[in-house]
Amino acid sequence: MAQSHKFALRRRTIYRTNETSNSVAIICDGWACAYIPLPDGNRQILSFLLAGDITSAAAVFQDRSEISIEAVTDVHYCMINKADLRTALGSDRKVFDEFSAMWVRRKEEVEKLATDLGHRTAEARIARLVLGLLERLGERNLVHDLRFAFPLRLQHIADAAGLTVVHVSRIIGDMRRRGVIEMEGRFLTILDQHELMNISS
Amino acid sequence: MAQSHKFALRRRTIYRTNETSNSVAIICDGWACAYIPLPDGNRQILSFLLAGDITSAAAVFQDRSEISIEAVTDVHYCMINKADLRTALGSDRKVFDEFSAMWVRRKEEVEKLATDLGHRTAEARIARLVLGLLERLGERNLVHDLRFAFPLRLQHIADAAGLTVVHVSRIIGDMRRRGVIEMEGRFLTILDQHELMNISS
DNA sequence: CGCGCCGTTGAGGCTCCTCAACCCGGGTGG
DNA sequence: CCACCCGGGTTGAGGAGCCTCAACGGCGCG
Repeated sequence: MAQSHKFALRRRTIYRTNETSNSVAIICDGWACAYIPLPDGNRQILSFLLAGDITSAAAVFQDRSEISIEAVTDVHYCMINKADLRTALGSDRKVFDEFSAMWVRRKEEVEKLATDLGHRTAEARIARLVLGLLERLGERNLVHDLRFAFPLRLQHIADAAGLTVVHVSRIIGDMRRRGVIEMEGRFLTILDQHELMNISS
Repeated sequence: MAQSHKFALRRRTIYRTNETSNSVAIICDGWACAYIPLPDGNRQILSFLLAGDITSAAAVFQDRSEISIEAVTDVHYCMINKADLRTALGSDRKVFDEFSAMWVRRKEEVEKLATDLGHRTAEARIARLVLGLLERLGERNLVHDLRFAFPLRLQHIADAAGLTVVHVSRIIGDMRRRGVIEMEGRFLTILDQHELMNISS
């Protein structure tokens, strides 16, 4: 399958909304995020992409996408030709099954995100974001003693949770002071998982 | 393909979260809604389902789903066997293409919903809900002079927009008094489309 | 040294929620 | 027949949650 490796510095955009492209990116190393830009300059981050994640499953079936992709850390990624991927989906049963499983999972995550944004408090949204990352990083064996690399800036959390940086700062400050989580040196430690799950409501 | 026709009275639930089922429903007549129930008794409505819509595309690939389906009006629907549908997807190129196109569209709608819930005001969310229905009903030729059947109760709007009934009532009251929309007899008329689009920001 | 990025904190205000009361229309049962 | 209830919509008063604006401090880098 035709593919090429690429690299992006942190904060660079990998794909811009409505650009046409005949290939999709798969993250090889680092973190990226997928978001919808808003007319007022804000954005809604829909998901954080980790190693192995495809940037947008929907993009395989269309040549443009509403979604933008930006590097959160420095990122290595890999471009795969969409047409090749589509034919592989048709011919290889295993590829198809994996792809559809991934697609289902991503859809469920967006649906949960919508639910959080519509009905939960700032505190709960942030707690759920952290717990979601804990789970996904755990599957990749990147968590040790409830501690994991956490390159997100407050701005990322704010954009993902539909909040302002100021308010995220207050909430996280609270959580720290209450001994629920700890953040230093771009690492996050969950000190009180039970309480964090309570907060996530 | 094995299928059976069914009927549900309005306000009845057609599928309850995490029930196992080997078939998916397609709406034949009437309106339904797909939602995620919340522990506190609230819910987030993710989409309104019209004639021709499949209740949940993801459900085709799993035997249980996080999502519940409820009839908004009295509804005729049709159960299709999931395994049959999956084999049809593998063997029939046209079925596959239509299915994936539908899936892409539904995913985009949820992503836009998340964006609205995260970053837009109550007024804008409601305006976008109305405009989204205008578009979908328009494709089905169910709109005449910006007027269409509108069976939603305030509670549905509230659950979809992440608001309370009380606040939805105020916002819609405002819109009515300002001559933007009109609602009577379960019909909605858009009186000032330009202003409605402004409001939707 | 200066500047940009990042996080923190305070004061004040708007949006939306909560609680509560009330109205209307359509059953349903005495 | 009326009494009553239930689903649905409206309105008011007060308050919580989150935002805006603003200022400040630390850190890394040209």
